Amino acid sequence: MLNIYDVSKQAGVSIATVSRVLNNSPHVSAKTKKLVMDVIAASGYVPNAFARGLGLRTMKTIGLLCPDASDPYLSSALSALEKAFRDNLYDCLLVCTGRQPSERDAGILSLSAHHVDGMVLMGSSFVSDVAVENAMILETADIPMAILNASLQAEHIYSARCDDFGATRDALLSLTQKGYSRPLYLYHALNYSGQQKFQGFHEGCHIAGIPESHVTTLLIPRENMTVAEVQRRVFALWQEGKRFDCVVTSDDILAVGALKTAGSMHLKVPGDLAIIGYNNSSICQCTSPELSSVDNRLEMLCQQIVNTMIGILQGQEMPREVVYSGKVIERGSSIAK
Amino acid sequence: MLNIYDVSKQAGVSIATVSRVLNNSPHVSAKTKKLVMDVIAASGYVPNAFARGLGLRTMKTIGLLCPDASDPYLSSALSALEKAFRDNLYDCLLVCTGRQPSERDAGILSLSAHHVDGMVLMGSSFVSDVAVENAMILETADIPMAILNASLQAEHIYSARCDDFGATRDALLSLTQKGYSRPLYLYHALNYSGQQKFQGFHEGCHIAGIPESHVTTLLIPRENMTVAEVQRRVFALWQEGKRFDCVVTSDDILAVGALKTAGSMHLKVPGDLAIIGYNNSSICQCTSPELSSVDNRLEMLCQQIVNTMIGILQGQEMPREVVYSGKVIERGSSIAK
DNA sequence: GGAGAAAATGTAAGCGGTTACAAATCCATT
DNA sequence: AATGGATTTGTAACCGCTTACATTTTCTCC
Repeated sequence: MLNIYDVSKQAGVSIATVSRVLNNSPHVSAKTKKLVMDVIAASGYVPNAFARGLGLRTMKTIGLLCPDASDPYLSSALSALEKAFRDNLYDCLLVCTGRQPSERDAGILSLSAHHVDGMVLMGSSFVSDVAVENAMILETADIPMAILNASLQAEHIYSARCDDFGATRDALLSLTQKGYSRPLYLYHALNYSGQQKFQGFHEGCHIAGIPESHVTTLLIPRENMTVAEVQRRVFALWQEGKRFDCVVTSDDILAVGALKTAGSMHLKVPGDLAIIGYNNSSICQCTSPELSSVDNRLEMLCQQIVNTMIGILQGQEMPREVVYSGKVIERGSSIAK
Repeated sequence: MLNIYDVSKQAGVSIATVSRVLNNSPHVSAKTKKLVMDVIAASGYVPNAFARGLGLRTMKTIGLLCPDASDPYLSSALSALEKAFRDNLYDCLLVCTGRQPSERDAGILSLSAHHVDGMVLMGSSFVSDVAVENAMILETADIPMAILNASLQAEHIYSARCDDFGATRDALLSLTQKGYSRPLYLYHALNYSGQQKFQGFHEGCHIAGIPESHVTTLLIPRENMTVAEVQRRVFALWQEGKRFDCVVTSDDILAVGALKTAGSMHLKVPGDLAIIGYNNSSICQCTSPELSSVDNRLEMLCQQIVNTMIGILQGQEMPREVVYSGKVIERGSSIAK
């Protein structure tokens, strides 16, 4: 493998000059620059990234901590983040951690060891309700961090998130405005955004003036969140005598499960039962009727995360937290009664 | 930031000894080892990865070239690959390239510049029919490469793939054995695996003795492969007078589109129309009836890719190409007439 | 206790770049 | 042609680690 000496020798200049050309420093004459670039092109020389990293103390790499890359929602985020970082000439190191705090911490450690310039924590799974305990671990790594879809108070931690509270409230209200009056809320976690959604749902019920007795909620833990299992549990609820005419959920999978249960409950969707999912993922178009869902602006959030991170790395001051509004996307599953 | 000198000073040993402990060389006494490890733990020292990379000429990093991380199939692969590489103490650099050869090549360049130890090309999109032209570019980077789901003849290029030919043939035959006799084949690309599937489909028709006139094929290019668009095109086919009673596809999305078109064509699924998708992705359980699909053993393939790569990096001899059989997973959409 | 081999440790030369600082060159003015 | 400032180039120190080789220590056995 060629190194910078080889190039400098071939070009008849010093290594400093070659280095300057490589980093296009202004202190090189146009003539020399062209000469060196020609030699580089001809020889096929590629600078050694490790040596470069040693000297510059960065390899322009961002760590992406993803609890589950196979999750459709997170994988979209992954794609968006990677693309945006690449546009800014940063490479992305991917670590799929799982959702356990210990796994998350191991991931953070691994990324620190790799000397990334910054880290993105994807998803609020990383921030449980025990925010304080969590923050400490995150703070120890003195690297800028950005969290997608959760918020955390700490010095070098930034975040971009959707107003899940407002979006879930609006989803519920869009149903009550159409005459639905006995909501069921299906949710899978109470991490940061899970809490927001949960509270937003109840806020909506409150605004719509729905009596407590007409409100049902059902937790289906993430590890049980398969279409079949959701069907089973929703149907069980129905058999217990619980009644509902509309469903708001914290995830599209839950909504698909509810939709597929409708038949067993002898309910027509929409009409007897209206359903709204969350995330507006591609499966919304796979069902019949198609699934209404909350678009939580993933693309924008990712773009924002990248902008923030790049800004920080350039030494600019950046807002600690950015919040976008979600949007209810109406499809067949939630049209009027 | 602490460096190895600080640690050596604090421990009262030379930096060589610290380095030996770090790389757990056998040439350190147990006593010294413990002493140094204690100092490291107490000080919170983390070795500089760039310096380490410079000396060792590797940072134990694998490049993952993914045409589209938001694709459910590829994101599952991503997750599986990352996990398996991590288990072998390799970090993964993710590059989402898109499917254009030029994008692919830019990705390869970017990964080369980062000095990864090996690269995985995810998916046969990277290998078009112009195999020779492609191979040349791949060969220039003198880094071990592994290709998922495609095959390519070249010195340092390895591959693990599913027998897509056989799997598609079997899918078709499973339908004809149930009495279906007028197959429609929906496909989205003719890259490496696309060709295999296409030929497998025709092979199946041949074996089943289906006359040419009863066979329909329809290409729906990947960029148009949305449920709505597939519906539109399949229905258009029907209106043109083409008739079919079963559908084999190269991707689950196509199958979902076909399934959702059945209503418009006044066909009952199954019975009037049977459908089998490809990839056995999670959307198969979102539809009613649920979608039969070909499981192409993604987990195994990924595991194999990682094993091969690790083996190569350890200097072992590894098989150039490994092929697994696919499996038709029967669900509601393809039971007997 | 001392010779010799084995084990542990230290010294110093890389690895391949960046960059502060020094030196050389260039150019316009006088 | 000499002067002096600006521009270009070179020299060498450094980034933090690995490792070949040299040196020291430890151990074994007579």
